[in-house]
Amino acid sequence: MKELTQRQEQILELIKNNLELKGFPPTRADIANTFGFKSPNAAEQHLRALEKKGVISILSGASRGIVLKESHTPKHLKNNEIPIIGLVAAGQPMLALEHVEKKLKIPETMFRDNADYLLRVKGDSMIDLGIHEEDLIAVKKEKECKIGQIIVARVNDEVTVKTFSKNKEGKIILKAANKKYSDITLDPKKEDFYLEGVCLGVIKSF
Amino acid sequence: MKELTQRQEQILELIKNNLELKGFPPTRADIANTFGFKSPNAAEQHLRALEKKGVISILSGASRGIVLKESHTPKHLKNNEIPIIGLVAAGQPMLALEHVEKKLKIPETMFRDNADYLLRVKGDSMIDLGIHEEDLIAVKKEKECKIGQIIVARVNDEVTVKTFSKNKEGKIILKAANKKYSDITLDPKKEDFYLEGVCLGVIKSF
DNA sequence: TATTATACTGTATATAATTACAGTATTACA
DNA sequence: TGTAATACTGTAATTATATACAGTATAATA
Repeated sequence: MKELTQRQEQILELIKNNLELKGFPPTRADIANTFGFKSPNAAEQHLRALEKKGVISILSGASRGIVLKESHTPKHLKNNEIPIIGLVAAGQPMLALEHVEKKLKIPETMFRDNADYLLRVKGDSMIDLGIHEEDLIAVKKEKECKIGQIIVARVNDEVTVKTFSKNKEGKIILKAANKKYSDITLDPKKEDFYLEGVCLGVIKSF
Repeated sequence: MKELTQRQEQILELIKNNLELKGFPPTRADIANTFGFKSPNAAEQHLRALEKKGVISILSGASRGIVLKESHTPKHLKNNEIPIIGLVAAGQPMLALEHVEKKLKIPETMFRDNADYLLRVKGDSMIDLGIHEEDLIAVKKEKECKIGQIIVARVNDEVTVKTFSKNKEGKIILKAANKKYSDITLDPKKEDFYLEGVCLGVIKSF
């Protein structure tokens, strides 16, 4: 997608503002007025340019028929809900519908990255990091992770939350954040390991 | 506010759907079409009725000039951002603009009640409850609180987060959740106590 | 029992809004 | 050096839309 000119950015901003403040898109005349254009056609042509660049679409014939493309829709106008996942039974996929407690809309800026789901924590193995039973952890699906990251993984088909690490021989070590539990060293011959995702953060309710 | 009739509920639903799906309100003709009315005036009159009952307002002259009143705006269409408050200097009000780091939109259903602001935690006095330095606690302004609640309070003009309690004599006791700190018993003659709010939950980022 | 609210049809009109066409001028690009 | 993109003015036609006015019928309310 080509970059927008300064003017086009301004027009796009105006559209967003209009949506936010009034609840519907502006007309060509509205745009012309705010920018001082003497012809509504100036606005029309800017809209066409924006459409060409893929940031809006124009519904022909409809008044105020300006639709922001997904990627240009202000975050709070989107309904990007993610599911809250309860207990996951062994052998079942994470996002199986029967585990979804409900859905919650998480603002994009809340964690460092977009979460794919919230997992309700079972057990006390991570309490030293402030993760307690019944807390929700925000998880982003990943195929790889770095040492030191808190991860959600399957070990022998069971879902677990631990800190990821490796030993000198390159074996995976899963560390609990609780003195009661000792590290788990995974023997790739015997144990089955699958990374579900990394933990972006925690939501805790009192 | 009077109750809506079944038809009026349907019209209101249509408006919400239109906003959600298309991004702008419907025209009278749109409404008439979806319900099979043979006159746009039928739609017009329903809108007038809705306006009279206070659930929408109609901007005269503007096409699609239907605005949902605050209480009837779907949650995710609202931009109900709450501020993130950083370090609060002694003697300054909580919500003073200079402490606002940024704003974040919190879904209404995230905590048991709507939060008024997010406070960035300083110190380690509540770590046993999973509240660490730099975490955000969701705070609801309250004038009263119950024993056992985690509260945000001013003690001698300094902001502190503690668990609220009382002793046999009725004196306020503020308990830290960290063995390193002992309880603070407040002597109303010497010490100045002001409840800022109660803690609804914590948001923690890794 | 009169009045108001609800729930429409049907017609008509003013105005709101899109959108086509014809230009001018400047800058970017190839 | 020609072509396309940007950034507008100006005019005008067509269509989209709001909205007034005149009815009909039924249920709720005072």
